[in-house]
Amino acid sequence: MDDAAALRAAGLRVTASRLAILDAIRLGNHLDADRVARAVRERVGHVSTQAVYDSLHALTGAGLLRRIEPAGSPARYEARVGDNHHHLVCRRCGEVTDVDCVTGRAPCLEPSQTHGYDIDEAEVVFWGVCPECRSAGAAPDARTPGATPRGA
Amino acid sequence: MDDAAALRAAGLRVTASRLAILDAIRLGNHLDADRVARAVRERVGHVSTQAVYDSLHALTGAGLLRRIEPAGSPARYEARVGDNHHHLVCRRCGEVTDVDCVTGRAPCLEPSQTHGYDIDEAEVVFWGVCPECRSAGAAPDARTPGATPRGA
DNA sequence: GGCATTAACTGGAATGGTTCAAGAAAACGA
DNA sequence: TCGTTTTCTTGAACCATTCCAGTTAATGCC
Repeated sequence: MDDAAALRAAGLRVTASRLAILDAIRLGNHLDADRVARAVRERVGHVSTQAVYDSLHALTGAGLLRRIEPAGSPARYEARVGDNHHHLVCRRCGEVTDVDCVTGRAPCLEPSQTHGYDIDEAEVVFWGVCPECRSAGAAPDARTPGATPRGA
Repeated sequence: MDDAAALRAAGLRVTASRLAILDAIRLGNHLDADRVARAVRERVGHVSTQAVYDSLHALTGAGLLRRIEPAGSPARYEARVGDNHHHLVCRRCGEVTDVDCVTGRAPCLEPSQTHGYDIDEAEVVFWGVCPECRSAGAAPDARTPGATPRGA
């Protein structure tokens, strides 16, 4: 099923900007709204910021995109949906990399206690330093929000 | 070790607002900055919002507080540090509940692939519906950001 | 193909959480 | 007690995101 058909199947109208958004996100690496907007504008000319946000919401709601929000970053979007993979996030540069989930299906993990919650998803984020940042030397962590007092 | 001693041990000065912040967070349930500010003001009178943010940064940086940032919520703070527990988050009301980690120490989980990352923490968030919201009926999820297109 | 319906897009303003900046106050070591 | 340095104050700015009202354009039906 191509993107246009997927949009229609979800009850959404097919527009150039939506197709461009899906395409940009599939090609990019966990893009945030701003990067999506820039990529879309390269493809189809002017598109308002609002239209990008609206479309990202619509596409996320329809299950064509997945939204992730690592602490300290703006929301990022990915086109890999339908499995329950997890993410590796670099504390220094914020880069996000997919890691496969062993079980594949949500919730892939059971908590030790449920406290009465009806749990449908276990979201796992592995925090660390990516190979590029590691080889770039011992710069301070940029993605550990709330850890840098003003006076320091 | 009491809070004053802990602050000193971390190289931080002991002030009434910092003690009040630690106390408020220990008594509260994963408070956000705004709630911390209100709780602190009840205890010690006027404290500027900026002072609250500064202190939260300092205390988090010193390891006396832990900051969590579930998608769709402002940052929340907790005083339970030194173990690697996880969180249950309600999709409807946003309430956060601690769950023990089985291994206790970070990173408690190994990813299936590391992609060259140097991983130091595995953060697990269990998403679901808390008992209160569940018994309150089938209201739509409020904490699933990006899932509600404007036109819907 | 033309037309009505209504989803999608536009421009502009506003919001909430958080941070920046510069100066005043208070904690601590000598 | 005094000087240094951190912490706190006020006030403005920032960013990602959302709200609003009006316009444009995709779709279903004739």
